[in-house]
Amino acid sequence: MAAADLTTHPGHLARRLQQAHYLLWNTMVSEEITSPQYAVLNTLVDEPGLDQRTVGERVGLDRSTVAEVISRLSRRGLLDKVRDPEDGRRSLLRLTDEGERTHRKLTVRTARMNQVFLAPLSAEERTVFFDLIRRVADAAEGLRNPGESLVAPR
Amino acid sequence: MAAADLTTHPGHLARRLQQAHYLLWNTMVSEEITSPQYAVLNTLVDEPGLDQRTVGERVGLDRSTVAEVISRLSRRGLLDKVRDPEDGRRSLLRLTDEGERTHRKLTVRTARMNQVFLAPLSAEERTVFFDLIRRVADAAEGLRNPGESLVAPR
DNA sequence: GAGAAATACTCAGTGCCCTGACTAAATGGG
DNA sequence: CCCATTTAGTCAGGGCACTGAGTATTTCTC
Repeated sequence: MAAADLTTHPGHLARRLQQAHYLLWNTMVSEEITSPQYAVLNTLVDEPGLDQRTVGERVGLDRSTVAEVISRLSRRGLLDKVRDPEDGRRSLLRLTDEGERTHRKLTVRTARMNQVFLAPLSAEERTVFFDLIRRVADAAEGLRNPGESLVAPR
Repeated sequence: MAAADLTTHPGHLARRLQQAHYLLWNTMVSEEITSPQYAVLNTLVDEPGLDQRTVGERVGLDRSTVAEVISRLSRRGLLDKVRDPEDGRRSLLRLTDEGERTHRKLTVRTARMNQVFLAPLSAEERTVFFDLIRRVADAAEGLRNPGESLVAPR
């Protein structure tokens, strides 16, 4: 059997795209704070006091990964983590002042980086780009919990 | 400053897309062999005897990662690795019979998985999807070695 | 032909990402 | 009220991805 053409394999393209992004982020945004870490900060700016599970849901990280990311952010003093007095299972998260400052700084740089990253595409193409990727990712995520949105959604 | 909208951040979308793909691969293709491992097998089917560096270049893996992936494939008996007698720095790679069988099997399953993964898109949209991602990824990779393709390409 | 530069690979360290097994806390039904 | 179930979080383990440092081999240059 002949070899497959990987340039028509969405998984391979997704991996290459993410690697390319990683590199650009490292040079244009930050060598300390990673893109997933920024996503967590960004969520907590809008919704302080969220618990770990919900943060993970917002940014697309599973329970284990979100725990690691949060532990790093906490170690750097960018967020505080306290047990919920009303539900001893939960940890409530909140940015520190330093965390908010970092988020502001990185938001500016991220916008610049996105400009460079998307430079090969026209404005209309960018819209299509977002739409297509979102649709594929959403559909695949939907396959995980079959029927979740069909019956009573929790 | 308000939070940014991550659904318009290509890096965030790329990560989510890759995660979605990882999950689908795991359930529809293989729990043992990963997508990057398959990419290596696929390259060696076409070009047996390649060295590690070139394999990495073909599939988009850096020197360290390709070494790990190859060591796993070798441990599973899917490929052989021998020193190049003509250049003692290189390791030459070649699939075993078992490696070729595995590649054949996974190629069939991967094709099925891609159908499911891309199901939300029409045929024309898939073409656009590939084209846009490829252009962005290629351009970003080009930023790494400035001028490489402008002067004599090695 | 000898020293300098380039090349292929390895190794240690960090971070993301998942699964499966586990603990602790809350909830719900009998 | 008590026990079973569910839920939030932790932990161990495996794999991908990068950087920077180090080794061995080859090649280039004088």
